[in-house]
Amino acid sequence: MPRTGGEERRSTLVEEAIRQFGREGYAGASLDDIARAVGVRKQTLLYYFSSKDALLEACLHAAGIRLAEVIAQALEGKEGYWERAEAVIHAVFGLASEWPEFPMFVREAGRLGPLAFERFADVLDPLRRRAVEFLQSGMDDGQVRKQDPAMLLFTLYTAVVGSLTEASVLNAVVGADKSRASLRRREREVVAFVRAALEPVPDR
Amino acid sequence: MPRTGGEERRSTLVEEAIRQFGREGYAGASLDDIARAVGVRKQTLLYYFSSKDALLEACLHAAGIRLAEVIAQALEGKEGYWERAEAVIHAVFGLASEWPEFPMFVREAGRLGPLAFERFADVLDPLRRRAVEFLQSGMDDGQVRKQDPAMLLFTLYTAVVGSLTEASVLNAVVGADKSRASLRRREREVVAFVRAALEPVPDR
DNA sequence: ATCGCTCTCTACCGTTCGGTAGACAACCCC
DNA sequence: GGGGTTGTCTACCGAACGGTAGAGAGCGAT
Repeated sequence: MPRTGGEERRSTLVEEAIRQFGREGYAGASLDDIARAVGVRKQTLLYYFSSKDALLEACLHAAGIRLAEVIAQALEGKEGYWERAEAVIHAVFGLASEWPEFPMFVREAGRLGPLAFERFADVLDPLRRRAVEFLQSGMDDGQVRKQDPAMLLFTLYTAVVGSLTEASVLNAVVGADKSRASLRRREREVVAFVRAALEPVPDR
Repeated sequence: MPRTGGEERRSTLVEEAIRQFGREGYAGASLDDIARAVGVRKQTLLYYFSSKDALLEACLHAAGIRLAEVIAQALEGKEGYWERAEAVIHAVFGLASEWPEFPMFVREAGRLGPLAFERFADVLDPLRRRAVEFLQSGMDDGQVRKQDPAMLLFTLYTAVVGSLTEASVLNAVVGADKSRASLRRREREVVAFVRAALEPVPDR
């Protein structure tokens, strides 16, 4: 009975679905649970999204847009190579800090196959191209070690996402807690790792 | 009717379960499908493993043992720092090449929470300790850039596993195929990345 | 020959899941 | 104030799932 109105309910459902798809996986999350967490019946959810698959697509699209916004905003006004690279990493870690299930959902999107992942990645394609050009120009300038820029971007992606999603592994290997401080520490570690991997080798 | 005998059937079921848990996720894989893929009824599977959870535990244990074997064998007779590090990466990539769902299953194990992951990681704990000592001694000798060795191991883990499991991402970012050649290329890329990240910085 | 053990099967149960049908209430417009 | 639209609900369905009960086939030992 308490009517919340169309678009707001829609986006609330998508956000909750991203949380649960990320935490439980697509197959493991149920429409009942997602709806209940929003304070609504499953049939109301199905009023907005005609099927579980349609809900997933909406989540993929929304996640892509959200990440693109966050990264684009982080890049505003940044000029230097390291400034820009670190700003992106910092922005992604910030998003993960306030929305821990977000990187989990992104990883789940990759797991669901190329078709699902494209829905997410399509929105990010302009940024992807900018990143590749950025890395390429860094190599041309001698600020970045020469290598395949696309492959390098992929490796950077896995390092960041892995660091944000493999909490169980982190716990087993390092014995880390889940606090904010631990997340910041991981961010510093990733930045240092990436920086070391990018820097050109002066000798040897 | 065709009796295959106890232990062999048991391990066949575990291998198939690892495949399907890795491909579909724990929640997404069904006992019916796993049993059918082995050519047997679900109730036969439940004769060997009293529940889905018990089957998962057997898979986690078996996966841990398998990976420990593969790594230990790869280390035999290797002496140099890079020789040993690269041998481990090469061994893991080799395992992933002949059993693509294996790294997927490992990642799924991490997703299922610390309790599940411990079942897998417990077997690997001696190797984990050796790796940390190895990295620490490398730092003491000046062959590896100084940093927290446990955290470094975690970052290396995410780089390797990510590179082996994020096929959809790789496809979206690089446009890569799934061929053997592509896998070898990724291995070279990971080795180069890790090596660059490990090397001590001579200046700057 | 038969007893007992190992292994695999058919049959079935209760629950949960994604999805459908349709009643009904609130709101807007005229 | 009646009609259409939008949003939320109750009730229900068929399929799939994890798991139980129990029959029976093959086989080795006595």
